[in-house]
Amino acid sequence: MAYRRADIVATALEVLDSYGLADLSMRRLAGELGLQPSALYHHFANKQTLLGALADEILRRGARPRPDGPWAEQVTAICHELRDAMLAYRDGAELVATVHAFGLGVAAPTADLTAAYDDAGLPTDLVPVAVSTVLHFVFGDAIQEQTHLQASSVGAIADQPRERSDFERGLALILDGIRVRAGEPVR
Amino acid sequence: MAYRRADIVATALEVLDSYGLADLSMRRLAGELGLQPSALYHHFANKQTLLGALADEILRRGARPRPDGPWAEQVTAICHELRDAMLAYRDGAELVATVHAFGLGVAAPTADLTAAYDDAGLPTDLVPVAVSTVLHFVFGDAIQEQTHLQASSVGAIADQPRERSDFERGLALILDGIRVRAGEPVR
DNA sequence: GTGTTGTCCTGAACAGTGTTCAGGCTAAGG
DNA sequence: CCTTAGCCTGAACACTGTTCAGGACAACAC
Repeated sequence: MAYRRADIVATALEVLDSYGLADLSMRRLAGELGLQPSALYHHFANKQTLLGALADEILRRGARPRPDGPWAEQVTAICHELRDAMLAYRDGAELVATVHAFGLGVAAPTADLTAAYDDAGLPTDLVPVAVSTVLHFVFGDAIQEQTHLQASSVGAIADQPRERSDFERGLALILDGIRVRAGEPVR
Repeated sequence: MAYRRADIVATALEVLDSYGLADLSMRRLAGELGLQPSALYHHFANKQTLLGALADEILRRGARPRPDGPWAEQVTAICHELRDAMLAYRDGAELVATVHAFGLGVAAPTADLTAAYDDAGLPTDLVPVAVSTVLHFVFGDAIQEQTHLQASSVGAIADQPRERSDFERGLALILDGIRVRAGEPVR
C-alpha cells in the first residue's frame, strides 16, 4: 500500500509536468496508472489531499544540504531552495503556494525559517512576521516568474522580460528590513 | 448593453459574497439574474474575463481619497486601501490576486505604487522590485488573513489567532528595507 | 407601415469534472 | 480450507464551462 501510494505520487508528478495543474484530473491520472478513477480514493481521501502529498514531494526532491552561517545566509539558502524546488515542475509554484495556503502540507519552509530566525536571536515577536513576509515574497515571486515563463513559452505575450535578479534584490530588500528592526547594523 | 453588463457584475458580487468563489458558477449567476447561462457569454467572452471585471469592481468600490505626503505614507495608504478593498468581500483577496497573476485586470495598484516610488525619486531600477515586493506581501497577507477568518468562522480550526498588527509590521519591515536601499536614513 | 439591423436571449447539447458506492478479485495468515 | 484485508471495477450522481442555431424584440431607415 505504501508503495502504491508513492507510485501514484510519482506518476502524478509526471502528469503535472507534462500537462499542467489544470489538466491533472483524477481521470487522467488514473488512466496513466491503468486504473479506474475511483481506485485513487483508496489511497487519498480526496484530490486536495493528493495535491498536498504532491507539493510535499516536490519540496522533498528539491531538498539540498544547508550551509551553516549567519542567519541571513541561512534564510537566503532556504528561500533559494524553496524557489528552485517549485520552479523545477510545471505549475509547481502555484501548487505549493495553494497547498500552503490551505494548510494541507508544506510545513517545512515555515519550520526551517522559524528555526533560523530563532537561532539568530531575533526578537521572538518579530519572528512570525519575518517568516510570513519572506514566504509571501518567495511564493508571489515564483508564481509570477512561472506564469511569465509559461506564457512566453506559448508565445503569448512579450512584456518586459523580468530581470532574472529581481528575486535576489527583493529578498535582499526584505532582509535589510529585518536587520533594521532587529537592531543590527545595515551595510 | 453597458447597463446590463454592470448589472451582471453587481449580481455576481452578491453571489460571491453569499456563496464564495468556488460556488460562483455561471449557472448560479445566470439563475440569480433570471437568465440562461449562455446569455452571460453575450457580455463576457468567458468566465475569466467576468472575474477580471469583478476584481476591478471590488477595487473601484474600495477606492478612497489619497493623502499626499512622503512616499512611505502614500505607499502605506495604497496598501491599506488595496487590502481593505479585498477583505470587504468573501474570497476577495484570492479573486483579486488570481486576476492580477493572470494579467486580466487589477492594473491600478501597480500603476499607483510605481507613481508613488517615481515621485519619491527612488532609483528607477529599484522601482519595479519595490512594487513587486510590496504587492506580493499585500496579496499573500490578505489571502492568509481571509483564509483564517473564514476557517474560524466555520469553526474549523483554532490555531494562533494571528495578530491584527502583523500586516502593519510586515509592511513597515519592507518599507525599512526600501529606505536602506534608497540610501535614506532609517529611524 | 414595412423592412432591416443588431442586440439580447433561449434551449439543447458536448465534453468534461470530483466523488460515492455496492460488489468482486486476489493474496496472506490462521 | 477459510477468512480477513487491501485493492480495485463499473456505474452512477450532480455538477462544471462553453458552443451554437435560432427566436424575440427594439430602433432606425425608407
